[in-house]
Amino acid sequence: MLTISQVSEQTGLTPYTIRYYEKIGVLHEPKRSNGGARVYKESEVSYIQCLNKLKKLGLSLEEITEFTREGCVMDKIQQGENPSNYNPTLKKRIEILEKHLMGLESRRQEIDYMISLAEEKLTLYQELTKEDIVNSR
Amino acid sequence: MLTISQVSEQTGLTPYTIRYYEKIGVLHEPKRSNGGARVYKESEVSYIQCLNKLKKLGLSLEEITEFTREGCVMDKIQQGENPSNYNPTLKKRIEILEKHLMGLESRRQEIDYMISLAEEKLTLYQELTKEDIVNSR
DNA sequence: TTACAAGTTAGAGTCAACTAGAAGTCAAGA
DNA sequence: TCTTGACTTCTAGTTGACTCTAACTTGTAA
Repeated sequence: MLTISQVSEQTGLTPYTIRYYEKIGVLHEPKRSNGGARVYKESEVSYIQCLNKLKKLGLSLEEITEFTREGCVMDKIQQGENPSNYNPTLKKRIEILEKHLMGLESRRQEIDYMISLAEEKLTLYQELTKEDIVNSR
Repeated sequence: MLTISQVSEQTGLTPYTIRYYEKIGVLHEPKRSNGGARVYKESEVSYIQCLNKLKKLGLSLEEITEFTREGCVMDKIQQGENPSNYNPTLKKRIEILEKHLMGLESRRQEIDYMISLAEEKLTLYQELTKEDIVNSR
């Protein structure tokens, strides 16, 4: 069991940010100690680390909330709850997930494009410096 | 030669945004008509479209400015100016470019990771619905 | 020449995502 | 018991990236 500052250390988020995420619903409310302090499970840390990755991919906190909510259902299923409880919404959830996947794939394509642009520039620069060395002799 | 609203139409940015980008230095100042209105070259449109792509990759406007500044030197070189004019700063520029390339590549890796996560979830969901169909009979 | 659309600048407002401060609570050790 | 440090809530401020308004100018068509 971890305090907010331990979670902060392990995830790189400040306690301010962690509380803020909780307030806006990105993180669900953790249990409290007798004194009212937030008490986190280890799993919360990896959850936040996953969240950080999504953030780095340029997803907004709203998108992340939507995306990670997919996980809640999965958690419950893995904990042995009956999958048919979620049947009515499954189709919609799959659609959302597919949309996200498509989004991610187009992002990857764009990154590939940018990498090729950058590599091209780099090659040109490097050729340039070689020429320069020759010219400056 | 294009007006700001034509550029706006072609790029999907509002005139407000275009002027804002100019103000903060993401776009350099275009020529003006006699009346003082901004006049854009066709090339400016593709420049902005490239900029939009970088934005979608999650780069901040500051990062984009840094990144696209690499292009200015290249433009000059391609226009036939003497590369040795840029010699003293070339090494630094290459370093910046390499840093960007590394950044882009790590972004790609993370996207790949997220895609694999999403695909895994999707597979699980799809297996789940199949089961559900069987169970619900 | 007048009306109107489309441009101009300066500056204020908005929204997301934090970030910090104030004032108070709680538990543990001197 | 008192102090200290880490927490609490509430609220206000900041930053990045727009977005809009007000007041004005310019170009063109009737």
